[in-house]
Amino acid sequence: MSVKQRHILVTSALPYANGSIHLGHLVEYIQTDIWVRFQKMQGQRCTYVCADDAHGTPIMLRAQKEGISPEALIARTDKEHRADFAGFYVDFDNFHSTHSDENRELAETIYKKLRANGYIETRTIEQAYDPEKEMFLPDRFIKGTCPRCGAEDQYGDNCEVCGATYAPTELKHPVSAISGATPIQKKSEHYFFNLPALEPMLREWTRGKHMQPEISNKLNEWFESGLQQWDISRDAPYFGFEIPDAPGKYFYVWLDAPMGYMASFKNLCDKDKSLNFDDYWKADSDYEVYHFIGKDIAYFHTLFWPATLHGAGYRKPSAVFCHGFLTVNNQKMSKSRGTFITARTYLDNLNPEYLRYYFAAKLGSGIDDIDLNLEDFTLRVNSDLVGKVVNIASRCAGYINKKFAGRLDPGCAAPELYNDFVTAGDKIAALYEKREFGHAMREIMALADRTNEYIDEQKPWSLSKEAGKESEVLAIYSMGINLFRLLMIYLKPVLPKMAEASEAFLHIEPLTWADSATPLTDHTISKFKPLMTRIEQEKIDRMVYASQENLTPTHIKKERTATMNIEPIAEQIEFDDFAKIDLRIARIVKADHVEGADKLLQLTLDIGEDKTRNVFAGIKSAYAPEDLEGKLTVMVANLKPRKMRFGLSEGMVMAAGPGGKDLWILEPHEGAQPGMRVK
RNA sequence: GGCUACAUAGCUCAGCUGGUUAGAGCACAGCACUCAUAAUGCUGGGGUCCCUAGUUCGAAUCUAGGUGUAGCCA
Repeated sequence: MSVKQRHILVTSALPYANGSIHLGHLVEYIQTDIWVRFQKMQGQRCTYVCADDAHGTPIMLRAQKEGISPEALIARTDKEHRADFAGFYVDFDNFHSTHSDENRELAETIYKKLRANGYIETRTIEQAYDPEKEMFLPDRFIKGTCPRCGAEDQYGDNCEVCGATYAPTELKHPVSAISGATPIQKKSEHYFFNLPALEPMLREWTRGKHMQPEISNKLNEWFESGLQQWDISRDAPYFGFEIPDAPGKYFYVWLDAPMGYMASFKNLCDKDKSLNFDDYWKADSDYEVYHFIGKDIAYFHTLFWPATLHGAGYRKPSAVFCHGFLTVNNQKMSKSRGTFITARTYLDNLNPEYLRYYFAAKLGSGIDDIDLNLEDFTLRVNSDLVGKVVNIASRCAGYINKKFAGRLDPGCAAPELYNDFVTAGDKIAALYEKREFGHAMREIMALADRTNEYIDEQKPWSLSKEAGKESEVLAIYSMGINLFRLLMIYLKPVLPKMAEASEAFLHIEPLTWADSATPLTDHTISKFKPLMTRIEQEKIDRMVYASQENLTPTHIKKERTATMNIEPIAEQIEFDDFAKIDLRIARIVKADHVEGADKLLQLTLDIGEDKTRNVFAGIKSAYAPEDLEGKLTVMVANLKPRKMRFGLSEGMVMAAGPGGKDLWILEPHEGAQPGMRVK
């Protein structure tokens, strides 16, 4: 097979240490893990490293909010991330952190090399500054009114309503999202990486075979609009590494994040002496380095990162492989629909190999988004894996165990069929190598179909009724077992756990790709136990339900301890009086603060009409807007619209409680739809 | 707004550089089988290849415009 052993270093993008792993992240880790497992089965020296991306403003602020140190926050996340990855059998050779000694050393070394090579410049720039919090504000932390369309509460870099992009200084009525203070402009010296100086090298490199053509096209566009200097410094307070000889200045998180790949590898090299850091990273290395990433961060990995490496005298990646995003049921993952599913919630309900197989079945080498259609997921996994593949082992094992004590036939009943499968294995291997996993899965399932057809043609159950045909029947079922074994070799990168269970069933050593060459003969297998069970719809429902529950408002509501004096019941009314009030189920599409109002929130409600309703509700003291968005409530839909200082209020939402923090809006049970009348 | 992608059967997707009646799996219908986790095998129905205009002897495939979806704009 392989003439010479390849040396391959593979990475997945570093997950940000600010949140949990969800199904969207897992597309990448599963894709990478499958590729790495395949390479290892081929006998290549393949090393897979990753790390938590632990720096930056969001982490600093989140830690402050929780009243813990950033170090404590990232330690907690590290533990959680490791457990989630292990749960999905994502088998890193090393998982480290960008907040590590190795990374600090690398960041400083690389920076100094860049500086020595003349790629670092300084310039004073003016930026938004929060005078209350005493810190510079990243664009995402400034909110205000869009200068183009006038939409309120938009981020400092672009408007989600009209799509305009602008500088935070252009924003009307800007406020700091952290303190609410009005930002001022303040000057500060920044450090820049002179990217344009490396343009010729980058143009050349990006034209090569180092990335998918779609990404290459995209880069062309960036070249045409002109490369700019990259701002790599941030002022204190900032959670990161201080820049050498620049007190109070820190490396921007995106500078040291990709270095985390190297740092994690370095950390591994220190533990495993058979790996040598320089062999992989020296400028003229002939070892291979691959980065698997999402298409959203292509920019950083195909321009800044190779430029950084080149400028500092290291090798550039052999290739950067981008993948698309995950949608669930053809829509963006949504908390209100219960399709924002975390790794943990999935693991609480379903077998991780279902998802590994489904992703594999849908992944190709391109950058198209992939869709997790929950119905298709159930049908496909059940039909392919249980109905076709596992079924082969299941239908063959009984007879062999019962009549021959598990002893397989000494020969191979259909050698040409066996050879066809081995030949198909070469094609499948080539598809794995090219990351055409979906295509590979189709090939494998076609082989599973042929195996079932073969057994069906031979009709061993009929033969077994004739006396003296026992060895013939054994030969057929043994053939089935052997074809099943080949299928498991081909599926092993995707289904490591089921492969392990199959190895135990077949009573063999861990399978490698080369094992396909020779069939198992005259060998005793173990008793068959179900290798995988079907996905039950109920489990899917439970997972979706649990994902919705995650949305429960974060603010804790006090339990009432004593019975309180309730407000007296009002005077009796006739049914007609009640019927006059048109109450409707409403979806809170959007909830925003109202500038200048201390009690009001502005709600955008969908009650199934062509247009949404605008309603001002005096619930600011009890609810944060982000806790309301997506939820259902009840509104009075025929209340006469009322002009308020902030605009027209077209109805009211219903809430109970004395006021202040003790205020609760009504929410219908699961299943109610916007527009339904309450009666 | 600019740019880059994508749009094929009810669902999920193949269709290489334009070449006969457009394919697969699942789902659906009928039949067969009963070794197997109600699994499997055979047969069948099902498509304005997003829309419009063009290039061509010939377009799902190429070009332009439009619509929809996603992402990027440091």
